[in-house]
Amino acid sequence: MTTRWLSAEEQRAWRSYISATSLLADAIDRRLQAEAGMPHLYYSILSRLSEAPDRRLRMTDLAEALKITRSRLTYAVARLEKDGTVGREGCPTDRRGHMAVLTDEGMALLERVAPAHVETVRTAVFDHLTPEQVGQLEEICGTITRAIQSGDPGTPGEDLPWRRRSCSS
Amino acid sequence: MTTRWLSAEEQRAWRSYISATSLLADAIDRRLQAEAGMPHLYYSILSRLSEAPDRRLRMTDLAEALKITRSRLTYAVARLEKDGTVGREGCPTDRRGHMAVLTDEGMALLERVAPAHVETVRTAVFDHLTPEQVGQLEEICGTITRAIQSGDPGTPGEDLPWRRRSCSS
DNA sequence: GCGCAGTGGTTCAAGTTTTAAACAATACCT
DNA sequence: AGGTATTGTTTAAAACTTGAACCACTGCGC
Repeated sequence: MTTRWLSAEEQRAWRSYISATSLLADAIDRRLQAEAGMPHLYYSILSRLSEAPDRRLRMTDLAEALKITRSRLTYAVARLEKDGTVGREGCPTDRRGHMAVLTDEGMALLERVAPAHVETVRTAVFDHLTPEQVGQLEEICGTITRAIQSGDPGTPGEDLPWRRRSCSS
Repeated sequence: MTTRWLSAEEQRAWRSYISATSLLADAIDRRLQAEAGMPHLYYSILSRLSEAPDRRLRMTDLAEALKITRSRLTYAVARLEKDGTVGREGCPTDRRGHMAVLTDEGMALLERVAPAHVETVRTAVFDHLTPEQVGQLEEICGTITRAIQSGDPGTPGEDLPWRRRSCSS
């Protein structure tokens, strides 16, 4: 099978995507690091917990929601626990399980930091998009998410003959 | 000034964006790690160089193109040099400067790996988007990029009263 | 020409994060 | 019971990032 290269339009969109996501991730991380002393992922953990019933979630559910490995989550929660923003409890119904619980201190941190974070997201993104574009963004990102999750990793391997095209960043 | 929280639609779009970018970055990194033994950023360096006149670029220009710090680039190029895919040369016109140069070996690696990478991007993204959506994606990402680059980091600070809303991940 | 601010790029030290593999404990199924 | 699958942690190693300090050079004003 010959390689299905990106068209010129796709190429442009892709480059644009790479720039935007890279810049945005950096901007958010920097801001959050300054305001809350933690990177975006850690903030997301607190945020998810704050919305969960009883401010607590099973580790696996949390990892699932954030699309990260359990190992990574364990590490992150360990740090948050040291910070005092998250606690750990055994799960009553499944003794293997553990719940991460947002502490009052964690909630307070979130309340203090959230406005700044929202402002970052707003000034970097939503202030400049029309309502239609917001809908388009959700639609496109949802499509990407589903495509990846329905596992569809593209056929591996297949060393193909080179035909001078862009290598898609 | 009171916090301008995200609307429900913005909230959904944002969550969707977070999931998609996180999953996509992971998928690309995993694939590239398997095929080329390097993460996406490093591949991007090779790719950019392959498109540059004479397969070479000034370090600063490369850092600029990839939106990363010079320090980070120095580290990355050092590794690529160790791998043999990139070389370093002094800049003829400015003796402070250095050029990163794609070696034949680097080019060969790129040629070997590009099809798999393009396939990843395609199956995760472009295979599922309409041409209109490709245009929308470019437009939206371009807007975000410009918003961030025109510095506009949102007013820092401002501890605001909490009104139970989502903390935007 | 000289001094000096600015640029290009690297180095260094420190810390953070990530990964993969192995592991213990428990649940579930038959 | 017994085997398998989950849950979540641990461990050790490696990879990466950061920020500050730093050197070499340029280019400008005087």
